Amino acid sequence: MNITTSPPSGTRDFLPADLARRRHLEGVIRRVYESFGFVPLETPAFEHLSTLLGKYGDEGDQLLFRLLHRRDKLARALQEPGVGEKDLADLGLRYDLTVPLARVIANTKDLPRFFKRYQIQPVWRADRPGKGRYREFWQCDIDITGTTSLLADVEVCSAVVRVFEELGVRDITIALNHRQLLRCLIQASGISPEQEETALVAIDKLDKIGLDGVRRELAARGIAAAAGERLLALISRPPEASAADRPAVSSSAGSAAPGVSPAEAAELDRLAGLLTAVPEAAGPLTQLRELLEIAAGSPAGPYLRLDATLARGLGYYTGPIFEIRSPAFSGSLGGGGRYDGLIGMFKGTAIPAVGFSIGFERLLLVMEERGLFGRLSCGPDVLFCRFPDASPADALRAANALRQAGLKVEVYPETPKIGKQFAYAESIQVKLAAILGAKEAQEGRLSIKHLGTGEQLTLPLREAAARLQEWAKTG
RNA sequence: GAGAGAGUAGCACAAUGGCAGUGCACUAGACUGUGGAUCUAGCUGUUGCGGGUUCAAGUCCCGUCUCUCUCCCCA
Repeated sequence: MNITTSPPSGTRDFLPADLARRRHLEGVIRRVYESFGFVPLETPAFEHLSTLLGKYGDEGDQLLFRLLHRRDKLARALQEPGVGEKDLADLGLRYDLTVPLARVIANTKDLPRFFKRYQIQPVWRADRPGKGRYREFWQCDIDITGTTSLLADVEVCSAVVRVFEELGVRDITIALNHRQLLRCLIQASGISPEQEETALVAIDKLDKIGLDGVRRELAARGIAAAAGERLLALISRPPEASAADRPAVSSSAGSAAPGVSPAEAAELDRLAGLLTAVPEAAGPLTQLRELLEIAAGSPAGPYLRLDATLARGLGYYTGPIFEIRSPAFSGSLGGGGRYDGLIGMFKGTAIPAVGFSIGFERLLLVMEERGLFGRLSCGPDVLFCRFPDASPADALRAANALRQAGLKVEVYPETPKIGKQFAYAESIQVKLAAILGAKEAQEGRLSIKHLGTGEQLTLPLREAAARLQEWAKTG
């Protein structure tokens, strides 16, 4: 009876070649994040269920991986009459990195006033896997806590943009919306507050299922046709005017927003015009305008694009929300937003915060599809080969001298024909061979061979090491 | 959660209901101190699992597990 050897659905084993790419990508992200002044944080894989529940919305709660009680606590729980699912578990695997951060902030007294942390770790969701969708995957989060300044919102967007630029993935946009604005739009179309969530879910699909699709969706969810139409009219951004017939910025009176692109300024004006009757909309509109103005002086500026249909599933967002999109992938490559209430759920006093998260595996997928990883190697530089007349001790002595000299050296453990040893070197993509036989051992020398060019020479050990170093550098 | 497809050697794939095969990979050999090419020989199987139909099942039927894709949702 064979037990299955494949990893559980939605998880993967990372072989050395995978890890070369993953480590490389992680290094770039880490470097960019640190250049923005973010410092690293890691938190446990699992949290108290009470920490996780109720933060993400119903959908999120459903997708939590729960850990059963251990030992007799489980047995006792099962004895209880009317025992339910939630009585059987008290811990869960983290669903994202934002809620654990909020917990740490609430739990730690002496953090800097503005805590800027990055965190690159796996998260788990009990989802059905698909392309670019896993049950275990990495997120690369940056967050800034302690300020409501929209400068912080722009900084997190900028850091994310810089990562994509650095990697050569430039065809992205950052869709931008505002949670409160969204609420106002729904309210303005005459949809009841109870149906707000439902409406959000439907309009979020606009770019996937189209106008008619959303129309059907809204109807199916019991939203009056007239209200649905009003909502669609409100959120639908008119097609981009071409440069020729686009009115000059100054023509939209009162909207002078320095550095903001005419297209974004026009969309802001359109939304403002539609919401004059809703006083609550003034705040979010001002914030979006200010955010775009600040972003004008940042790497994020050219990538931001207002999209009133952007909803985002997570429950904790309160202000601006973002999502990275690219034609290279049908879902999002990352997302984020402001959550000024989340930390307060753990601690009496509310602390404002904003963050952004890059989906590591999706970015990796895009880079692989586009061949954006150059040649990456993590294997040894040199295969140390040996004739049977040289002792293993002598071989290890010489090999360790090469290692001391800074080379990555694998020693062939057996002594078949030397050609076999060379063939093995090729098969593991090692270009350089060191060869030790009785002849070399007696003279304190070492033969070295470049398997790519066929060049071979016998040198004193120290010189051999130096020459191997040269060869290793030039690849 | 809904729908569709696929599971045969380490990998990629064949096999009208009639002996389970091909290629790559792997092992050995063709100058016992020199690899890549070529040639020769060899190894590799509970055809995902369980049942059923049949003289006979990889093939047809039922169940089950796993994987892939689409939808939903997301990163």
